[in-house]
Amino acid sequence: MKYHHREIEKKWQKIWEERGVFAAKDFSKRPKFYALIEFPYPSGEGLHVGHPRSYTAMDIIARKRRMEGYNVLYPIGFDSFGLPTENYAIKTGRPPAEITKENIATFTKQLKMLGFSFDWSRAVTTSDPSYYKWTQWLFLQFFKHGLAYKKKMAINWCPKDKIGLANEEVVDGACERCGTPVEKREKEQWMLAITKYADKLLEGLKEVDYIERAKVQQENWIGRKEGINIEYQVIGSDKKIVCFTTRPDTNFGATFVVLGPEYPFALELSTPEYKKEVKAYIEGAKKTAEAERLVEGREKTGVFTGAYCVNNLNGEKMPIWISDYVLGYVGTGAVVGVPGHDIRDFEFAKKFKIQIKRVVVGSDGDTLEITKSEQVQEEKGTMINSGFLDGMDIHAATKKIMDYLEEKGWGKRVVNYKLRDWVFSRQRYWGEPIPLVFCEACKGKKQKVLLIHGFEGSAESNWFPWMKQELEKQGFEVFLPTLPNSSHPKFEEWMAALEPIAKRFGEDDIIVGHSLGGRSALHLLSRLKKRIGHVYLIAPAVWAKPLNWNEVKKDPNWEGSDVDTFHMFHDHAVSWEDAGQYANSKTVIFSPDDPFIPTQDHSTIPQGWCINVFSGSYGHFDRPEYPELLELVAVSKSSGWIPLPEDQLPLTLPEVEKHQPTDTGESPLAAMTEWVKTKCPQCGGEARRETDTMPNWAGSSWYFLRYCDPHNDKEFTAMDKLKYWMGGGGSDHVTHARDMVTKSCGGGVDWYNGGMEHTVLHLLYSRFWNQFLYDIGLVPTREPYKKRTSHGLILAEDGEKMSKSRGNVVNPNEIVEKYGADVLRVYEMFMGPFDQAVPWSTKSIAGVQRFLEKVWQLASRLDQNKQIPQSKQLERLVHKTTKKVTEDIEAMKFNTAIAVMMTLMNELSSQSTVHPSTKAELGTGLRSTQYETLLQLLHPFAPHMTEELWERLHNPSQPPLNLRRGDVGLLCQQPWPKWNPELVKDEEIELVIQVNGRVRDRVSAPADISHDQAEVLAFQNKKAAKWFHGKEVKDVVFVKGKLINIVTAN
RNA sequence: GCUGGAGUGGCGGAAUUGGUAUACGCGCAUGGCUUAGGACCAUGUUCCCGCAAGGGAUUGAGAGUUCAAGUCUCUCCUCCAGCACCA
Repeated sequence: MKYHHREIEKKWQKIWEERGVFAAKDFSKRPKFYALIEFPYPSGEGLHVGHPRSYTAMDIIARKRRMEGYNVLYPIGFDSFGLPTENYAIKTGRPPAEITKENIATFTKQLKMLGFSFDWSRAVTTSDPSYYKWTQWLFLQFFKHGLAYKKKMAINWCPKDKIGLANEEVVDGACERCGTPVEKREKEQWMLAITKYADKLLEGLKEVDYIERAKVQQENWIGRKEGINIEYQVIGSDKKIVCFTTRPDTNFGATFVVLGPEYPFALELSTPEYKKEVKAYIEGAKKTAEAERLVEGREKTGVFTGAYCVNNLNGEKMPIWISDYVLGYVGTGAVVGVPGHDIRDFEFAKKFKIQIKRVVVGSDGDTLEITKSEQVQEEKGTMINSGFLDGMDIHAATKKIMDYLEEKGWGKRVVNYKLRDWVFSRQRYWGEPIPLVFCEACKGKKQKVLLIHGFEGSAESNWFPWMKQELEKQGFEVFLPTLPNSSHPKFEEWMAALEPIAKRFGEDDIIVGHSLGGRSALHLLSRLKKRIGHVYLIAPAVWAKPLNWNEVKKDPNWEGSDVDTFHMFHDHAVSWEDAGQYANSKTVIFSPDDPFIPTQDHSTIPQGWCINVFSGSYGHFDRPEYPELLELVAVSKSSGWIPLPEDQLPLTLPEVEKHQPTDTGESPLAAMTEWVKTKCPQCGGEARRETDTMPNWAGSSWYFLRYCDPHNDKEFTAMDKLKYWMGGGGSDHVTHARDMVTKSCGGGVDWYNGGMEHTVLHLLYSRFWNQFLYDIGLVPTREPYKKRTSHGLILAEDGEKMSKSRGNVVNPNEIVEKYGADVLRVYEMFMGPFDQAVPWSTKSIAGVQRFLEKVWQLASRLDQNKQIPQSKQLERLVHKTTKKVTEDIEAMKFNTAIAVMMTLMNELSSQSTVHPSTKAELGTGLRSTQYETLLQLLHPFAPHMTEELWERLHNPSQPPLNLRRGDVGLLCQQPWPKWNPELVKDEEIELVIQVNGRVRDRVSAPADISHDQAEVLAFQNKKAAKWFHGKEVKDVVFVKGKLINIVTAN
């Protein structure tokens, strides 16, 4: 009986597909399990051997989960927008859509050939308009919430690819893709404000189960640093220089200040005799490529400005220098030079002969002599030469000096991040068009803001006059009515005052309500039933406990009010949901120390309302100014960019003649004048479309959500399906109310495996999207992925990375053709530890092939006679193997799982061959139940062959192996085998006899042998006796079930 | 430079809380089958001494703790990954 992998693998792939056994069922009562792999980019090269490593691993887990009774979602799709396809299109002159279609067909064929248990009915393609309609829609949500903005900035420009790159895509100053050195270019770019989520992204890492390396990399990337901005007054000028530092404790050692060449008034403050030099230096620095500036160990350069500033701490004069080792975008773009304790400042001071002062001595008693600088990262030390800090530990000194500087008004504590906002524009063709149009008329239009004060308030109270003035400065038209009888408010009177104003508001306008004014804003929205732009409710009075009217009317505040007014203002009639549907963005702001609006009442706010907490002593916000709120409201200021209404989505990519990007940095879409010219969806006037497209990270930032509801054409996904597949504990708390205090929501994709190369970019971006969508109420969990693991790279046989240029690429097609999919799958799982890089070895495949071949051959040796005497040892081995395989799969230790199955197979095989003489009476000794267990355990690894063997064992139409009870269904639908804990333990063990810790003999003994019995065995042992004979026995150590150790003197 | 991780046969690699180092596979050797080769089967295979019995050494190097260390502690070396003129 020969195993023909070509026919058999095809046969089962067809049967699985026809019976739909891998289709995930929405809302099934069985527990759900969402297994995810990174969907491939369908390149022209086809599948790489690296793809099956990750896909097989999750396939094993998915198949095991199904056998364990789970309703499994194991989806697949294609991340099909992006550069390689576009570049290929330019080269060949063919449309990218066509190329993509072909590549996807190839990938699909190759993936199906490997027998992965994907639910193909849910496949998504990011470049498909039915998909990117929702990518565009989601982008608009960012836009409407002020998290997408356009900004002129120096971007990383790859002159070869003619594309702007995100910081994340620049490696060592060169383009990640092609290695060309990156240039700086000024360009208007769409940005996503990921920095606003820096803390949330950091915080979220605490609640997820990611491999440590991934967490560390994300933390590094976000790079949160607590420090202080210290001001230094420039002598003879009204200018101040602000320097960020994390080591203010060393500030008594500051001897100079360095400005980066980008510093705003660097040239301006230079004294006349130095101006020329300074100008030349700044201009030279601008020409220096970013990459060159960042080279480590580069000789410091710089120029003195002639100006000085004062160190407030000791009144000393510090010269102001300019140097390109200070980077414009780090901190404040200026650095205070502490050459005694910073290696770079030290090098600079050395070169320009600036004074070097030592202010910290280490605990190792080092001298004051400085040969090389101590690192910034010094962890302990004692302050000297530092006035009131002397003798303090550096950490205590840091705290004290910060307090002191803040108290004196010389500095302000700040948090700095390395993370910067995400450049979201690409000047390329093959990406999602950004669904915005620019309208000059709407840009000039004044946006209206309605400010509604609260109980006992007026147009003159609180921060309202200040806010009105500030907003007007920014070009808003502000309405701030003083509402009638604010100490004895009557509902209809207030509404009568507000309605005529709000009636004229449109989709671009803003309502801000404080306290009772916040509650009034909600009523206003519900009554008008008209869509407006943004609503901000500051400590809205909607949490007040229901009061008894008869009690209340005795309260002088309510004198003259009626029951209706009372109810409108103080019962819970107002509906958040109803009011919420009339605002594009809606935000609630509160302060934890507000005495009237307790924090814990936030659970009454439905999802969809963004909650902002301004912590600090804000109370109920009785303050003359409120800059935090102003900043928030000002985000809603229209820039003239108008979003396309939903019914105009998707904005599809027009067909273009040429896909070649231009040197001016405009996308090929810019040449489509007919397409660019359009009507403003807001005012109907002339407008032009945005011609930038989105980066290829866009589609992959939310694909795992789309899998939950891939064919929905009404929403990006339905909430109930998200709740089912992405939900965690399923508690109400998680799904329809939010509580800022709660850390864990425990939901998301149950297990996500992917490459280490995606732990910074893709993982961070998609977490950002998901957290944002959670905040605006569109997804049920804060974090998208509950568990994240990573596979190691497959290297070429020579230990190098596989690459076309090296010519060492292994093609999975050829392996499947020659050995079959099962062999490839098992080999990739067996080749080494899953999380480590392993070189490919074509020779080693033979071992796996032999193993599977032997499993196949074993079937023909099964005994027809059911009365086989039991081999207890074999039965125990089966249970042990079951336990080990079950546990190893969970720990992704696939290589050892396969090793124990090989051991079991060898044992089964020897059972059937060892006693040919006794075969007649005993049979082969191979029981079909034991063999079946092996097939079940092996099935997730080698699904095709085991499925075929299973059928031959059970199906009456498959002689001669029909041993059992007829058709019991597919193997992939059998329950996962269980083990008996009793049988996992050994009955007999090899007791190790040691003398002084060295093994001298091994004897077989019952597993539960006692110390005394073991001691008898040990002292009777002849081999051991040789070593302890004639010596004084000092001690005997017994380890139950393992060993006995005789310890002698000397 | 900083932060993680890792160094085990000829090779890929196994070893719960410290408790039989080298599982499993590759390769190799010997034998069987074969005209031959391949495939397959059997046996052996960490290294050194020895015909064998047996003994000794051994988890990057060196020290330490312990009855017992691949595993714990310290010093050093090498490799891999991430970060890096980030103030």
